[in-house]
Amino acid sequence: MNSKRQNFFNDVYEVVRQVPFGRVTSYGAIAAFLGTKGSARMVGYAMNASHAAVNVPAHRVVNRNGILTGKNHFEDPTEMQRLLESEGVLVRDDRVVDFERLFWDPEKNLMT
DNA sequence: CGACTGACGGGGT
DNA sequence: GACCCCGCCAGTC
Repeated sequence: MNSKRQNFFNDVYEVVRQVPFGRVTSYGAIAAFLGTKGSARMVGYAMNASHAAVNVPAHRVVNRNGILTGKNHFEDPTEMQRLLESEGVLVRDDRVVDFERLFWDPEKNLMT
């Protein structure tokens, strides 16, 4: 049952795990990479369940504007920003500074 | 079963 | 550029 969904969730985690230290990506980029471009929301939904998975740096996934939209889903709203800044990613006003420069596109860097 | 809700994004106004 | 609407689809009520 729901094997596709399970695969999708797993694929999302796998991609997120490939995001390099100090870099960030977006929900839409991951969705596009997995071939479900229109379902960026599902990526976020998958992240919501990522608490079960290990080694999934959910804090490196932001929305297309580089905004930390998921920060409220961490134990503390400040956790996401704190984790990012701990790896050199500056956050200003809930947004990744120099987002376009730090953006890591799975389609360009992870061709599997 | 229908309506609502999102860690989203693109397109139109 | 702010704002609104629609598609996406799993989960909840």
